[in-house]
Amino acid sequence: MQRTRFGEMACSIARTLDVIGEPWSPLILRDVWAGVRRFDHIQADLGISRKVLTERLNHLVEQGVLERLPYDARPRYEYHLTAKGADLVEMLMVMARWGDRWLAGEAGPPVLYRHHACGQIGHVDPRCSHCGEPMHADDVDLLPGPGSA
Amino acid sequence: MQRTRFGEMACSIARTLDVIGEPWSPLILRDVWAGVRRFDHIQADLGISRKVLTERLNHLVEQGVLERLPYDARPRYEYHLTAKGADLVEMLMVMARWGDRWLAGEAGPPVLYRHHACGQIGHVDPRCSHCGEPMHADDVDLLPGPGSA
DNA sequence: ACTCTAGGTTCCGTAAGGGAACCCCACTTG
DNA sequence: CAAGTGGGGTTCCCTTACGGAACCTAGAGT
Repeated sequence: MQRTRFGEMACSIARTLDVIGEPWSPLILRDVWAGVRRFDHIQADLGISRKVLTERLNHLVEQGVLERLPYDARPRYEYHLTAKGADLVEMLMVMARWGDRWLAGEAGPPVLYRHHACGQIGHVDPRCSHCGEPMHADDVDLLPGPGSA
Repeated sequence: MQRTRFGEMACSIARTLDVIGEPWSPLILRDVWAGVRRFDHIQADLGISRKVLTERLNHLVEQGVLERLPYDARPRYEYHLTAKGADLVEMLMVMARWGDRWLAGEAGPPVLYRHHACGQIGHVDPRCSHCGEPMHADDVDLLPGPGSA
């Protein structure tokens, strides 16, 4: 037996899960995005086991989502988002938005997002790349694409 | 010991992961969204173990993301997205978009999304709810919100 | 009465996560 | 110059959770 790999499926959601779908990985990305970049800091912030953190960081670096950069003459390293990793942040923002809407309760959202362009507090709003109108569950049809084999 | 629960963290991403972050859950939601709604069909489509599928479906129903509806006089059931669950589809679309961009390779995307409003093939594009301009990793500052206790 | 089917449940063996201890290296301090 | 410190891991053991296959059950059809 071994845990099922999703990467072979002809599905971009499954393939994405193969990169960032393991437990803790999205929270590690959130930390790096938020500026918590060092092994011990991430470990303390999340309360994750050091063993699993090592595995996850290695996997994310292998997948090109994070890069490991020295920050000192001594062997000290920080993890940073690559372009590929920064592009995942929109997924994190959508997840955060959903949690804010459906799970935050009385207390309200734990984190607010201030948008540079307008300077206001806002949240992420998914729109069609073609016409700019909203793009939610019922607004699309799914069709087989070129890679559907 | 037990697997760490994320729900207690003051983080909407962690809380969202507590609902849909277990292995297979996003793929189950994808199936239901795409019209694969019955136990045996989901099981066959994903190749997931029946035991784990049972656990995941129960959890998603408990969390109010799916509902279990009879479709026959016999004890036969289908799973459908609730409003709370349909709202998760935008997360799936963002994940699919990332996989299409970074993982699809030569073959191209396995699935295309046709937007009802404009009738064109498009993809999801995250924008600021306030000003409508793009909202990516570097376009926001994170600030503590009311629920940040 | 027998079979079929959807929708699970049970059981067992293996793999992955949690926790704590340990290790290595490059300084720093006494 | 020996001892300490702190970042960044690795190793070990134990428990939980997954995968796979077999089994169970209610209702319908024949």
